[in-house]
This record gives sequence, C-alpha cells and structure tokens, in this order.
Amino acid sequence: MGRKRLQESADGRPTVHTVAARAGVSIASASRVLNGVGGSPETIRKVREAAAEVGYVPNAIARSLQSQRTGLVALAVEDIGNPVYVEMMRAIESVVAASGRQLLVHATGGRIDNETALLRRLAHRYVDGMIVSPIRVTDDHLAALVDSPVPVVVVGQLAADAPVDNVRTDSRTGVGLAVDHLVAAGRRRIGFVNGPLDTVPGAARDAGFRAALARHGIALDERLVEVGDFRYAAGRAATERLLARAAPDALVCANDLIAVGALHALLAAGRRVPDDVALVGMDDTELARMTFPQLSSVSLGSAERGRRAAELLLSRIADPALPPRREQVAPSLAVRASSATAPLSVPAPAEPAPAPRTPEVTA
Amino acid sequence: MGRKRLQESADGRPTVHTVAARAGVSIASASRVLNGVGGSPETIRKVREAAAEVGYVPNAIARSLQSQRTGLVALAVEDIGNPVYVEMMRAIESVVAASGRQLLVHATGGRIDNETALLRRLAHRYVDGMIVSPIRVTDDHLAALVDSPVPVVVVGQLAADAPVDNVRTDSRTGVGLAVDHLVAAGRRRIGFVNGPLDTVPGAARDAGFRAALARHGIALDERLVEVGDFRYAAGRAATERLLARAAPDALVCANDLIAVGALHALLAAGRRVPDDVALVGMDDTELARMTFPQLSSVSLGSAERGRRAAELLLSRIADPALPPRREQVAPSLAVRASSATAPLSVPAPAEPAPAPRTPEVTA
DNA sequence: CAGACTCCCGGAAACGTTTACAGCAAGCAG
DNA sequence: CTGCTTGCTGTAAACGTTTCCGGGAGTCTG
Repeated sequence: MGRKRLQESADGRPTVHTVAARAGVSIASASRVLNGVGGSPETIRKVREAAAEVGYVPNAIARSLQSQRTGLVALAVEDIGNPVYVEMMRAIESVVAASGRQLLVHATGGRIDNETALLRRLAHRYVDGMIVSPIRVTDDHLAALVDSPVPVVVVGQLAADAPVDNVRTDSRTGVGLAVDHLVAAGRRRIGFVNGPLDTVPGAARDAGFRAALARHGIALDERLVEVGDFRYAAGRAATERLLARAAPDALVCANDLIAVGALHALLAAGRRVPDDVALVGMDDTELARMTFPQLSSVSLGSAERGRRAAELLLSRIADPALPPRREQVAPSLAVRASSATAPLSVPAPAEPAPAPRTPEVTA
Repeated sequence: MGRKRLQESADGRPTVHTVAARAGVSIASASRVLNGVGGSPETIRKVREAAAEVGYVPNAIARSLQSQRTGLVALAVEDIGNPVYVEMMRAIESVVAASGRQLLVHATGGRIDNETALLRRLAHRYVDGMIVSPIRVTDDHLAALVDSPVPVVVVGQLAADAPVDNVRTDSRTGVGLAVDHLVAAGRRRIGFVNGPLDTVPGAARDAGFRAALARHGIALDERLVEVGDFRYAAGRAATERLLARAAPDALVCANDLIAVGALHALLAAGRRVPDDVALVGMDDTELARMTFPQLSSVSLGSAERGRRAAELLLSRIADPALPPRREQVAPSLAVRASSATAPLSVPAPAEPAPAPRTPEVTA
C-alpha cells in the first residue's frame, strides 16, 4: 500500500505509473498502449485492464507540456449577448472543429484590461491560438497582440502596419449602402444612432455616415445623430432622446441590437415603420429576421469573417513563419420590410437564411 | 551562441533557463524573482533586465503541471445563441472573475457526443472545474459527469441519486404559473409550443402543461400542442402549423426564442396580441423586453442559477471532499403587455431590469 | 545454422516550471 | 572570538506525460 501511493498523483488520482505498475510493465509500454501505438497483444490487454480498473484518465496538461500543443483555440469577443458574435462564433467553430480542435469563447465585457489580461494569460500557452475581435485598440493592446507567444488573428480594423493577421470589413462603406438606399427611397431627414465614438467600429460608422450624406449633398443636422453603446437598451434610450428633439423620416443604426431598440422606441412613440420612419440596422444578424416588421440591415459578413479568421489562424498554427496577412470582406445590404418603399403587409415567410448567405444587394 | 540555444524552448522562445543564464544566476533564483518572492536587490535587477531583454513570458502549461491548477473555469451550454445562457454566463462570469479565475465558454450545439467529448478533454485538467447545462442526459453522459477528474456542477434536472452538484429549477411549476395566469384572465383555448420531448426541459414542460390544464379542469385539445426545437425559426414554424389547424386564445411557449417566433407568426397571420391571442414565454430573458408588445415570461431564475452554480463550483474546488449538494431556484412569472388583460397602449418605458431582478409575481 | 531483420520492451531524458533542501556568507549577541 | 540567526543562493527533485535509444527475443533468409 505504501509504495502504491508513490505512483499516484498528488490528489490521489492514478497516473500512468499507477497503470504501469498494476499491469506489470514499464511506463513507456503503458504510455504506448494508451496511445494506441505498438505493444504486444498481451501487453495491450494487461494495460487496458489495469487502466480500466483504476479509472485512469490522462492528464492533458502534462501531455501538452510534452507535445507543445493543447488542441484548444480561443475566441475573445466583447459581448457575447450580441448576436453578431454568435454568428461569427458558429462559423469559427465549424472550421476549428473540422481541424479536430475545440473552441473556447471568452467575453471580455469590453474592458480593455480584461482583454489584455486574457492575452497575457490564455495566450501563455493554454491555447494553440486565438481570434480576438477588439472594439477598442490601444497601443498597449497592440503590443500584447504583436508579441503574443501563440498565433493571434484579429477580426476588425487595425493600423495598416500592424504585423498581425487581420480580417476586416469596411463598415464605412457599409453605412454608405444604407444611406444610399434610404436616399433612393426618397428619405431626406436621415438620423443615425451610433455606439461609442471612441471605439473602432463607432468611429468608422460615424465617418461613413457623414461621408455618405455629403456625397448626396445633404447637410447633416446634428440633432439627428445620437450615441449610446452597442446594446438594445442604449439604442432605445438614444432613439427616445433623438425623437424628443427631431423628426427623422429614416434611421440608420450602428448595429441590429440598437436597431431593435430604435424600433421599439419608434413604435412606442406611435411612429409607423416604415411608413413614417424607415429603419436600417447593421450586421444583418438573425435578430433582424426576428422583429416585426423585419429589419433591413447592412451585412458585414460576420460569418464569412469568422470563417476566414479561423482559416488564417489554422494556417498560421501550421506554419508560424508565414508573413502577416490581411483579408477583407465586402459589406452588402439586405432590404426588408422596415425600409421597404411600399410597406409589405406580411413579411416574407422565409426560412432562416442558409449558412453562406447570398447578399441581397451588393455594393 | 551554441550553448544558448540549449536554453531555449523547442520553438525558440526564451525559458526561465534563458533568463537565468543571461542574468548569470540559477534558474531557482530567476524563478523566485519572476514570481516576486525573495531575491536580493541586485539579483532582482539582473533578472528583471534579462527577462525584459529576451522578452520572457512564462509557459502557463508548465506552471500548471507543477501547481496542479490553471485558473480557468469552463461553462458548457448547448446553444450560445439562446439569451438564457447569455444571462447565466454573465452571472457565472462575475462570480468566477471575483475569485481571480477566467471563464471560458463552450457551445456544444446539443450534440451529446460533443458534450461528452468536452468532458473527456477539457475536464482532463485543462480547467479547474466546469459548469455544464445539458439538455439531454444519457447514462453515458452521467457516468462521464460523475467520474470527471475535475469538479463539475450541473445546471438542470438530474436523477435524484446522481452524486453531482446540481442547481435546478422547477419548470413544471413554471409552466403552471403561466397557465394559471392565462386561465385567470379568462382564456380557455390555451395552446403550447414546446421544444423536443426527448430533452429534459422539453419533457418537464410538457408534463407541467398537461398537469396545469388538468388542475383547472380543462380538457387538453392535442391540436393545440406543437413541438419544434428551442430556437426562433422552429418556434415560428410550429406556431404556423398550429394556427393552420386550431384557434387558440392563448399560447404558452417553452422559451422566449420560441415565443418570439410565435409572436411573429401570430402578427403575420393577422392576430392581435394580446387581444386575440395572449402570449407567454419562458426564461424571462432580455429578449422578452425587446419585443413589441413586450413579452410576458416565466422566469426560471437563470442568472440566479448561474450565480449559485458558480458558488457551488468554487467551494468544491476549494474542498473536493464536500458531499454532493443540490439547490433549487423557484420560478416566477413576469406579466407584460403580451398577456395583459387590458392591453397596454404603450409598453412601460422601463429601463432594463437591474441585475438581481425582483419577480413581478411569485408562485 | 549464422546473420540480418523485426518487433517489443524498459531505462532515461525531455517538456518548463516551482520548491524543498542544504550550503554559505554576513550580521549580531554573548 | 564563537555560535546562532538571517537571508540568499544553487542543486536537484518533482509535476505526468511522450519519446529516443539500446538491448533482447524471435523470425526469416541464404
């Protein structure tokens, strides 16, 4: 009894030593059998039996130390309550799973320290690689990304010279698509409900909105612009503030959550959508098809970006020496009832879109 | 040069040996300084300098092998697109973060093999513990849970004698609350849109619905019962099927996603909510406050269950010898416009509920 | 029947940390 | 001046695996 104790791990669980001793073979043989490489029939039987008897389960940490890989990949996003990240995650997951790895998700809650802390912890070898989609990027942050000890792919805008794999979209142009569509439908008092301007997407969308109006020769009325954060409640509150001081005939929202909040505020204020106010969201998440009326939305290809990011990551894991790469996904606009020129009485009874959605209208 | 190479890790990254050699001290001293315990001022300076020069970052895997802990906790849920899990996750995250650990989420997609695989991989020591919320539980599954090498807490119904920490709610009673409310409001042709009957929550809700009707002496019309899965599209499709063959004056839905699908189907079919058909969802997620009209919903205390599960897990990590514990969270009903007796013209302009939401009506 | 070849086995090193232990120098009380 | 304490240091073991390598037994070929 006393000597058996020496073969157990600190917490009393069996190790490969336990199994080997019980089977009367060396740990090398035990390990080989357990990994299904080599071993005589007799040895295999003995080891299997011993393992089953003691309930052996290998310690993945120890294995990883030896093999230099964990088979895990992480995705860090700001807010897992945002369906755009859910779509991205699903796309990533399917690529990652196909490579025999497992995907883990971490919600940073937008706290930048949290995100850097994640990089400085997880990245220190608990995962084989990670995909991050930061909404704010500081120098500190960038530095952490650049000298991460594991491969990192960034989804989102990044400084042009940052030596980091990066898949992006052009949300500036995306906002432009929405504005073009609304102007073509005869709307002129177009409002904009945005997220924080100190975030990368917030800034890009603001710039896109202003540029688009200018392109159409429409003077921007600042009372038609409101800012909250990227979630539902803020979108609703921001829209209420906006409605209290101005009368838009259309509203562009920086994402679908904000748009749903805006829809709610509009309906509660007795405005008809799209008759009185046309509404366009952004990200084209499944949420856009869950509202009544269904929401027009600018697709930024989140699933596609996720898929590409995952592929970049896997190829970099396979060959860390690759030069930094950058990919771009074009935005497109899906027009639905919330901005239809002739309001539909009944939304199309469409099934949810198939996986690689084809853009309804492309830039 | 040649000998320095021997101190680097396989992929060329610096190790504690690299730092020690460069600083001219032993690895023990280097490690001590790096961990902030001991060291003379001179040694500290030299080690810090050397570490900075070579860009040393500790290998967390190696550290974990030694310390027998990773500081990571995992949450495995079926569908991360379901807001009920988002709420649960947020609650868990805050408890876990307060203990200095990091939370990782894995979406199993309901594939049971996926979930067991997760247990058999992650649980093999990559994380210090995990919380799982399975919707199907097989014997295999249960076995994997029971002899998991790391602490596990299950959120959801489990066999009474399963020796696993468990926090549950009573969704049978929960469905009863919804039915009671609708009956009290004078509804009699109450329909039910459920998820798969071979899942634990699906079965419980079905039983609860039938029991509640029986309690009120209402004969169940099977044409008023439909089944899909637990997501939006299926909920909408199921409701369309139901409406095609029967005329309910109220609808109970097995979760909020289904309820939103049902709301959409009802509006598309020209039914007014709540005037023609009253609607009650379940889980009381933020989604229920994002629809128009706002959705009545049975709260199953997801945030509370998450919080408690996290606490159970942390205490078990601290003391693995604890006996298995079981906690229960009571359901409650939040009545909103979708089932209000006198339909509200304007939904309450309520801010999103504060974190520990107080139930509007309790059993 | 000798030699080459195959297969299986066990010892030991390695992965990159932390830490128990012992040695050693310096400081101080007696 | 001696002996004890204090504070640092380096050596080496440990965490639980996988894997390289050399040796031994068996099989096949010539």
